[in-house]
Amino acid sequence: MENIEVVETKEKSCKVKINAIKDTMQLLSGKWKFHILGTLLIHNKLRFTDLLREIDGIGSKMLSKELQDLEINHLISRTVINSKPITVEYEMTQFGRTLEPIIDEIADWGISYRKSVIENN
Amino acid sequence: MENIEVVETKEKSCKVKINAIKDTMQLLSGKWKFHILGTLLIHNKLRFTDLLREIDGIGSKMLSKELQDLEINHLISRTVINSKPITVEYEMTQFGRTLEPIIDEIADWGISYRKSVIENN
DNA sequence: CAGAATCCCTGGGGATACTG
DNA sequence: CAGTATCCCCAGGGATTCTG
Repeated sequence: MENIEVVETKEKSCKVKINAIKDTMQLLSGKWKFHILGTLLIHNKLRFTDLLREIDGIGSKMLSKELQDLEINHLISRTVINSKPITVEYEMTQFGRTLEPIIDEIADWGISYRKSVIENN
Repeated sequence: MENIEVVETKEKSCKVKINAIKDTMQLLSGKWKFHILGTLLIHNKLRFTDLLREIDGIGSKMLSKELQDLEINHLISRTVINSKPITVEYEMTQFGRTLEPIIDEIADWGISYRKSVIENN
């Protein structure tokens, strides 16, 4: 039988976890964050136009905005290359790469989900 | 040096991964999905009002809608209890629990993120 | 208690055109 | 090429009230 302290401790750790989820999702909210991060994790380094082509459906406005969000939070880095037509490379920061387990879990889940949908038809 | 087939295979697996992310996020899009799932994973079984109280900031309309979304996709179950004032219990389905690794990763990341923010101040 | 209904409104986000 | 600027629209979502 649980005493009050144990219950309070459990309550507290719940809140911690929920708040942790809230914190993470704060950085990853938005329609395109996961797509961008996933794409950058796979390709390692991409230019603006590459991302535009790679991420199906996104427009330049949204891409630009989402990239800024991610950069502000130090999840990705932006490097301007001095080429004739100017070029910008985006890639995950070391910090950003700590998100890889999350992205991988999401991708893995999606793959088995699709399999299970196919099987049940 | 990579030959064309290898490159094509890599390209293909990229698309698969990106599409998998898209698939997963389709089910989990919306402002409150992760909070609800996290809360249900922790508490195992909760009534509507409990969720309303537990999830800070959500309103009954959004909660109701998000719960329906999750139920439609068989991630949670809805059970009506025949008590005097009617009562409804929500809990993760077995299928829904397969999302636990994702939720856990997100929570873990949020916890270390908060720690790193505190340390760097 | 569990929600549906109603009202309302901000901003997320799309399409297109423009610039350094 | 890498965005910014503009216009525009709707749906996501909040607050409140109502009902079985």
